[in-house]
Amino acid sequence: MDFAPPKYAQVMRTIQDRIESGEYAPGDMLPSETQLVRELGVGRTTVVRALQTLAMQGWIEREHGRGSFVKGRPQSAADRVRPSLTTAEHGESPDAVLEAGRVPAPRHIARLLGVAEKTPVVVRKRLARQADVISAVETVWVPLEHALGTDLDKPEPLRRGIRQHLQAVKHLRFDHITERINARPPTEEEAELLGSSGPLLGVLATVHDPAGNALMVISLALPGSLHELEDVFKVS
Amino acid sequence: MDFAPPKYAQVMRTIQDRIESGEYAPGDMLPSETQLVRELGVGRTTVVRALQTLAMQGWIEREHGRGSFVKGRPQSAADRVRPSLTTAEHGESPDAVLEAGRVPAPRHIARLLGVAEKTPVVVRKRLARQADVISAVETVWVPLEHALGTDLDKPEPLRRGIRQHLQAVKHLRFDHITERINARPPTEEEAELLGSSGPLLGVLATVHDPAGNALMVISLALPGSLHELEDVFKVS
DNA sequence: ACTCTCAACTTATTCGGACAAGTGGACGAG
DNA sequence: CTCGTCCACTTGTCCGAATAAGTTGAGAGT
Repeated sequence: MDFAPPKYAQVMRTIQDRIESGEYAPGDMLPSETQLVRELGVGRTTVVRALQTLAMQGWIEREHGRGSFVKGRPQSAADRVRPSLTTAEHGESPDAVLEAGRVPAPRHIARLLGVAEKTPVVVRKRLARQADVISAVETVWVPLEHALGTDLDKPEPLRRGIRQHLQAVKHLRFDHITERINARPPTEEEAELLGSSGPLLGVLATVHDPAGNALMVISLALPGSLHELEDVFKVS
Repeated sequence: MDFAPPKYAQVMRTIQDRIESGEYAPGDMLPSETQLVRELGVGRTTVVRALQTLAMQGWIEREHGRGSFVKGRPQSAADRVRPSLTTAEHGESPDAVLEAGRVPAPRHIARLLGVAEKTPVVVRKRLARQADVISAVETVWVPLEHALGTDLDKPEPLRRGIRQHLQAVKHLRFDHITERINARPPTEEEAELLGSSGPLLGVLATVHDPAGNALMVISLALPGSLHELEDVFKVS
């Protein structure tokens, strides 16, 4: 029952490990395909496949007639902090949950969920803390069809987090998230909860399943003085 | 002198075109590899390479033993509006430039540029407009070593934009941008220029060349009431 | 009706061979 | 010294063959 990865994947792993260990430094030229064939004992097509995939992923750069050159561990969008995903995945502490139950969907939430305004939906509101300082107000809205049978409308904390809970109870899978960010003043309620009336980073995110349906909307109020979102992107 | 793309790229193009035209709809099963070999008159390895690449790019999903299935045009991080890159690429209108010259680098800018505080740098400040409404204050900071010989420190508008100007005059290439976003109140100057004192989306971006050096820092003041940044990301 | 087997179909991987095309350096001729 | 040619090296593309492995449906047997 031994699982051996495909050879091309092993070649990729070998090269990635050498890049990360510093054996191959950014700017260095890799051994040629012919050398790798001999060293690793595989066919040339296998080596080429590994190298092409590494190039597509951004680890290396291949130049026709010259060789393959190390770029380094690629910058990845996945490296960016995604506040809405963090909210969905974070386990809840015993005193975090402020509100859990059914409410009529406000217009902007209904639109994102693809339901009619005032349709009953489940809402779950909680406070996030960092070092005992209240750092954010997080609100999650879930259509009834997805919330029925779960504990989302109950005030008991979900220790494993909302995403895991939905996966375990209803086999719901997250595929992609559409996130919108703006700057706004806090509502009166938010200012009271946060103990501050300075500008907020407002995050409104829609979580979609693989078929594109909206599973939930996550709304975050992040005090501008406590939060900064960082992103790195390539320019072609 | 006719340029024919490689066959695997032509196969990719054919399939992408059929997906975008709706001939292959999301969820549909593609013709099998063997059928594509016959239809397109190429070798199986060529078809496989095209399909594998489309799968890696997110256009299709391949299931062992079952077939290849259409997902659709992939959501791409490149689809997200990048305000700092837009600033660098946008041509300047005749009355946009507010300030152009040399100043000592403030501490937070010096740090991002990797120079000592108060080192002379070139600053270029301008107003962005949408439908004749002032929509943003944009400030660009460039180390002298990169600005010398350019027109960045002159008030005449750069019609082709800053990025193209630096590429043409100094052969500087953009590789990646680190972008930080927060929410803050405007400075007095910003409030006056923008005609509003509501919360701002503050964007601070560092543009890097392929070797990782900082080419410039772009600072944007975007009124929260006029701007919303949207992003779509995959969740695994 | 249900279950199991097999055949036809599908993708996954690997290999080797061949030709095309680009790079860089060495060597020889002018 | 300069320039052109050639050679050794490099990656780029394409093909066919083979084996492995997964899926599905039809047919036969219980």
